[in-house]
This record gives sequence, structure tokens and C-alpha cells, in this order.
Amino acid sequence: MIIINTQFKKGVLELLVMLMVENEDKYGYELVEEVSKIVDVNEGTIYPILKRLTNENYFETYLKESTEGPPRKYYHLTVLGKERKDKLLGEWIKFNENVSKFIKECEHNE
Amino acid sequence: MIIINTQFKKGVLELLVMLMVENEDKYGYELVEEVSKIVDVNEGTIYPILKRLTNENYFETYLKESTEGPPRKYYHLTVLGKERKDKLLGEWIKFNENVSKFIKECEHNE
DNA sequence: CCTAGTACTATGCATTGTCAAGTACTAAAT
DNA sequence: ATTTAGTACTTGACAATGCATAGTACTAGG
Repeated sequence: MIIINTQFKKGVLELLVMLMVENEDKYGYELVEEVSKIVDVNEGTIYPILKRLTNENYFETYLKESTEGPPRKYYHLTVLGKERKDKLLGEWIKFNENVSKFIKECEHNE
Repeated sequence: MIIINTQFKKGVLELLVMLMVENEDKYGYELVEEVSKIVDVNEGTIYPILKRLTNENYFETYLKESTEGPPRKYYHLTVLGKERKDKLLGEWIKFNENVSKFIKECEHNE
């Protein structure tokens, strides 16, 4: 998919990553691949998000060796992170409802 | 509504503004108020968008006197602007479908 | 004449995604 | 044995866009 507006992703990627890590600890490369299935994205975008969220205490990390390459850094959602995720998710859903409702109204007027 | 993630708006405001101008020419202040009904936003955000979209030939403008204050600058969507709007709208809908689908899947897993 | 409401402009800043390059490990192919 | 591909993480310069604040200026009503 050719993307003319990369801006749509802003903030949403952070939410997606937190949702992915919520149920199960994940490592960075894995997250890059999973997010890519939903939205076109590259490594240089995801790793900085992981770093930022770790610095802000939303994630905890630990290393684990891999038989397929260098060690993997796993991310685990903290209690603080879960709170943040809940807030973001609620906000996204509300935001999206408002925007989608407006778009539907516009389509009706045509 | 207290907004923790202002990033969600990125790119979407541009789309909202174009959708609003599509059916009827509108002036800036009017657009600020209309967008505010959907998403919390301030003047300093909308006017630069209008300027940018005009510079990029998506909007044409003309002035009209007002009995309620200084003259109003009206924005009209050009053919190029309509194309841009269609592309952005399609992209937003697709993007949103993907994200919403993923979020629903996450909610199922809980 | 002062204030509130209308209407537009400009500037410096913060946030976050992109691109590109670099490091390094493992396994399979040449 | 060396090269190549796939895995895995890091970093830094850059671009896009929204925010906050301040400023200009017009009209109408108290």
C-alpha cells in the first residue's frame, strides 16, 4: 500500500505496540513484523517507540538468547503501562467514533 | 475531554477540513468552530493547515466582507484538492479498518 | 471608550515517524 | 572457508504537523 499520509500513524503505533505486548511479552523484531501486518512501518520507527516507553516506565525489559541470531530484548507491560494503554485505547476509540460519524454524515450529503 | 495523545489528530485534521469545504465554501473561523465540535483543536492549528493546503493548490481563496467583524477569507476546494481528499479519505478508511479490526481481536482475547 | 466577539497571522517549540547506516550473531549455500 | 541471507538491535539527522502564545484589526453594545 502506498501511503501518502504517514501522519495517520502518529500515536496509534504506540497503542498498537502496547496492545500486542499486553497479553504476552514480545521482543522488538517480532513487534516490527506484527505491526507491519496492520500498518506499513519500518524498524527505525518501532525501536525508538519501545525505547521511549521503557524510559517512561511503561515497559520493563529482559534479554533472552536466541538460536536464530543475537539475543532478543523482551518487553513486558508494567502496571503503569497498562493504565496508559487503557487511557490511550479509550481515547482512540472516542476519537475514532467522532471522526467516523462525521465522515458518514458527509457521505450522506453527497 | 482531556487529551493525552494529541498525536491521533495528525493528518486527520487536514482530511476533516477538506471534507468540510467540499460541499460548500467555508471561511477559517467557521472551520475552527466546526472542527472543534468533532475534535478538540485551536485556531493556531487550523489556520496553518488552510495556508498549507492553499499553497499546495488544494484550496483557492477569496475575501468577503462581514457585518460581524473583519473580512472573511473563504476556502474553495480545487479539482486537485478533491483528488487529494479522495485519496486521503480512502487511506484513512483503510488504515482505520486495519487498526479497528486488530483492536477488536485483542478485546476478544481477554 | 471599553469590552467582547469575530477573524486572521506569525513564531518558536515539542512530538513522533522516516531514512539510512551501522553492529553483530547464526545458519545455509558456494 | 567465505559469502550471503535472515535475525536483531541502535543511532542520528531530518521532516511533518499540532500547540501555545501573542499580536493585529474590525464591529457592536454597554
